[in-house]
Amino acid sequence: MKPVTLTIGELAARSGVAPSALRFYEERGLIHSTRTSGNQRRYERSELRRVSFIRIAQQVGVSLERIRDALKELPEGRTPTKADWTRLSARWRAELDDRIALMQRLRDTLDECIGCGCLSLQSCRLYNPGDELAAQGSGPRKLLG
Amino acid sequence: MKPVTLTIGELAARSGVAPSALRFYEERGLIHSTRTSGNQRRYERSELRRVSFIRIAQQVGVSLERIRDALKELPEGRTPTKADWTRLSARWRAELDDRIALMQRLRDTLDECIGCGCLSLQSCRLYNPGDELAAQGSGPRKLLG
DNA sequence: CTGCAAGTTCAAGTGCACTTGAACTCAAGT
DNA sequence: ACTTGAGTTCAAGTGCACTTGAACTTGCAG
Repeated sequence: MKPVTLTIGELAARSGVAPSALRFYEERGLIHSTRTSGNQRRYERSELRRVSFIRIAQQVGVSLERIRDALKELPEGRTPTKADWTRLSARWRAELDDRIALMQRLRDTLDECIGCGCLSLQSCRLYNPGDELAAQGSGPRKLLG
Repeated sequence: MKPVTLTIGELAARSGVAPSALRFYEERGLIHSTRTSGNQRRYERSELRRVSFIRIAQQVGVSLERIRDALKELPEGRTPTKADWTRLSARWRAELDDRIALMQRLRDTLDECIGCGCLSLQSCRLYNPGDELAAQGSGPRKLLG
């Protein structure tokens, strides 16, 4: 009779995330586990959904720190309900909407800017101060193939 | 009588990119300069447009290596014409279109997936093998504020 | 001509998100 | 009981995109 909890290897296999990454997420407080008498991690099935959420958010370009902050809003004691997740996803949906709108603006402005010669950053709409796509910190951003 | 070329400080001021970053870009072959008799860098005004392009591409999530590859297609000897830039931007526009489409798909699928409980990565549309948003390498992705 | 901001090189450091390696223990099948 | 794959910790390493610091030189204004 199989137990309901998952080993780190099982969680890794099901989520497509390496065990080392899962330990890293746990260290950073993004996911949680209990331990067996022999000190091995055991994950609730609900952690799988957390991991999924983390990967989705990362694909959208959110840092682990911000993901952790978002996940903190899920209930600590009990397994999150569908309602908990829906509430959380609503906020990410809004963020996605914003990001999509920004990228559309970027796209619609690109030809125009290059064509008109304003691509000098000073007066370009792409570099509007209000534009939240502005660079923020260093590091690689490998989001496109 | 001011010369037409820019010092690194001037290019930095006009582009909003730190001098250290400009040296870094040059080292990586993304931009080019000539030197004065005293070994200081002087930039053509057209380099400003290159820097702008680099920043725009970065905001979209493209790595410096891929940006460099794209910029290699600009003419080496002469200052790029508007046509050169338009041709280049057309490709990025296509890439932006793809990325926007993917994010829209992500958005439209998010509620559904979380609602239906499929957010277990296995069968989820968000993790379709054909989905090019799939993670590709490590590193931070700070694209949202 | 002198002073000093702005330029130069080179090596090393930073932050993020992990990965890898060493040395070890645990759990399950034969 | 023994082997073997999977798990454990901890320290160190990796890749990207830069930044910082030290030690030095240039170029312009007064």
